[in-house]
Amino acid sequence: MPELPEVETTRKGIEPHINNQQVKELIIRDKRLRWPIPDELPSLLKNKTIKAVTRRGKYILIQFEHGTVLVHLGMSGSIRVIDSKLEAKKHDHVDLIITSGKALRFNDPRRFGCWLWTDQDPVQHDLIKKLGPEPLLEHFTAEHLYLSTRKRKTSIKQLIMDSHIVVGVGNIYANEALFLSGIRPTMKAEKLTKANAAKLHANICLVLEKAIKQGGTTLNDFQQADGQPGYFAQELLVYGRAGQECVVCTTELKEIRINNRSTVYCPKCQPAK
DNA sequence: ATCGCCTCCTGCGCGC
DNA sequence: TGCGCGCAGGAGGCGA
Repeated sequence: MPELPEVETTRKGIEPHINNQQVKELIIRDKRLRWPIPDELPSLLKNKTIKAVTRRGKYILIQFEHGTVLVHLGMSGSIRVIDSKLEAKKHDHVDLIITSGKALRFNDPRRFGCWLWTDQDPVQHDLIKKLGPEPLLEHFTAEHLYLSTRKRKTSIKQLIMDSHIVVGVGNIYANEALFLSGIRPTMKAEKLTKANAAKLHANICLVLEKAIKQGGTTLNDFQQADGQPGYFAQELLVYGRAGQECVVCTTELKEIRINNRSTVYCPKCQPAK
């Protein structure tokens, strides 16, 4: 579920509630996430003040004077801002309670997410330092995308989903950006022309920006910090539409699997080359 | 270095 | 109604 737009939507939703607020308590109900939540995290955060809530790739960084919590939503995670007295439900693994009485409540049925601590500069953390540029900032350019495809035999779809090339492009938005660019997902990355790269770069940025404006994409269970769904699902042009007509040329959209991930494209608008 | 496969989990929808 | 199966938005780690 959470690709970059969903993570940014979540970050924006929680920031005004917790920035400059003091942590009253961190409650861990189940520490078995992708990596175990450190046992010392509650004592590290107690009575400390949140200095910033930022994002790098799909990681939300909750920053304190003495370190940073790295939160990842995995495939099924979500964070809501709630009244801390509200009873916890199934899969509500973590509450970050602030002195105002509000809490961040982390729910993650599949437990692929994480809550990690670093007392170093978070940019130097192993999970962060190798990440590619941010698609919503100038750091990500058509030139960088083009150069990254040279001598790469993997498919262009696989390549743009690689967070070491560019962060934030998951399966849904990879399908959408390739459709908008008229590029077949199976094309070998090294075959990409400069013109292809320019188009694809522009459309990756476009689709992510649009999705953020809509509050992300809700397919099954994504919810924003206030509990509302995202509204980008209704704008998806190919993802989830296999067998239906292409919105541009009415050709039947085809579904294949690339690296075991569902891939949908228009055989006519995205010609094989 | 690069590639593709495997894996961590739960929930849901489907066909029978 | 119940069961088994396949599939799901991520991404690190591994062997080849």
